[in-house]
Amino acid sequence: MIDKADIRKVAPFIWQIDKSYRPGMNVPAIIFATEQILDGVLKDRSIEQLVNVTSLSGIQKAAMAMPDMHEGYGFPIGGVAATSWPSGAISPGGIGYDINCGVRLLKSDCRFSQIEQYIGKLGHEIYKSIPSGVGKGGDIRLSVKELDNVLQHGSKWAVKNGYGNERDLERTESSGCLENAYPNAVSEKAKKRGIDQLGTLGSGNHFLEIDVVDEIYDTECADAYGLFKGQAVVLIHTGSRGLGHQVATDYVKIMMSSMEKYGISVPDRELAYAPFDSPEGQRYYAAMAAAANFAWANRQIITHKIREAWESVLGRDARLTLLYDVAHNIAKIEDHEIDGKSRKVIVHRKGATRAFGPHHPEIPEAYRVVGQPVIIPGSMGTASYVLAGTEAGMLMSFGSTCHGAGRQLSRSEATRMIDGKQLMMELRDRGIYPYIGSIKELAEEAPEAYKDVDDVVDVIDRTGIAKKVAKLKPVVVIKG
DNA sequence: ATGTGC
Repeated sequence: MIDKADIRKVAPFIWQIDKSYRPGMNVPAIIFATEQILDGVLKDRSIEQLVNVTSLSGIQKAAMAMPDMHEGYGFPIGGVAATSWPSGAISPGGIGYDINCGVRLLKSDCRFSQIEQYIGKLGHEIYKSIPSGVGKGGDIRLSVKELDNVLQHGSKWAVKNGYGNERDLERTESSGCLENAYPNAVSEKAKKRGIDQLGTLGSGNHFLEIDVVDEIYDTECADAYGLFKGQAVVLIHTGSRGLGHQVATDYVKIMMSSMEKYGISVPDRELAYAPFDSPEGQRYYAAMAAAANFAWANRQIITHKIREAWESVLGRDARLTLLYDVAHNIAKIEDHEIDGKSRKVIVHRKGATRAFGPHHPEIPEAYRVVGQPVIIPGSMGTASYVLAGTEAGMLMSFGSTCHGAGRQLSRSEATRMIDGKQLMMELRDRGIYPYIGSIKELAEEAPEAYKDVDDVVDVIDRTGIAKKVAKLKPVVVIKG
């Protein structure tokens, strides 16, 4: 266990464990948190995991953790690690099991008050058209060859096949398609698990929500993003389902056994990695990209289905426009300023969201002056946020920020302490329409099982690694 | 997160 005395406060809401803390650390570990959040995470293994991450080969500047950090597989969730391209480490544990888990926000053109009377019907139609739950498949039938096209082209495949439009692609991180995807690097088993799962939600913390824009903090950004107070919006949070999970499983195993060959030793086997430019590293990166593309196609198809439901209830001219789609479990090759020079790095974001500052060429033109939209889903029934990337974030955290509220109770602790039925009634009491697949799993997602998303986002805003633009309040929650 | 454990 890490002692609080070994953690130094270096700036407001920024904590550091120096490189001298333990042999084998290549860089310091940095945590963005309030003291209360820090005290909370000292109780699990997440800070120790962050210290382990500092030993990755080629890691640059620091291993970083966002205020939503908690224990994960090998790496903490809420972690950011950039390693030198091309021969630094790539680690499946630094991306996570749900490859390209992510969030997108759809903007309606109406106020919530205008559609309030239809809200139950909207919830029902959306719930009906998007399968949810563990292992659940959908109604999209793909041949193996067509699945390979999905893996190769992601959202571009979806749009080409009638699920959405070109504008959706512009408003998706990486246009919803990583070019280096290689379907042959994805095992038959992974493909088998994913082949009927396009257009499905999954379970756990994945959800669909109808929200109201509750508060605007930054008018210039909100205007650029097309957000206004009282607006009805739709939030989608899901990933690559069983396919991505299997890719992660496959490559953790491969890298655990290839480490010896490369003379790699890690403080924790779950941190297994390979040099990015090794055959194992390259093959994982190509498979990860394919799984990421699957997740983007999934969110794009779900978008299409929600639009159909929306139009069927509200009429054909009711529009849902994509604000933006972000990945929060992914590795990317990016250019970042290190020691005053621009360097290519492999940025691992595990439960962390890309948040590029103003004028970055990868941001859609409409948002370029104000910075990339960042979407932060809160815990069930609380609040979610839209943030904007900043110049400070580019320099302090490799253009990264938090991804959500972050657990504070493990799934088993939450199940033990919280009653699902009562939680359901509480949601209703607060005016939220819940559509819940499994009451049994609901307790795991109770607000008490998570940190306070307001506190988490305030740390981000106060340190300046992103800034608050809008707060969203849920009115319909759909979960698997 | 996940056909929720090897």
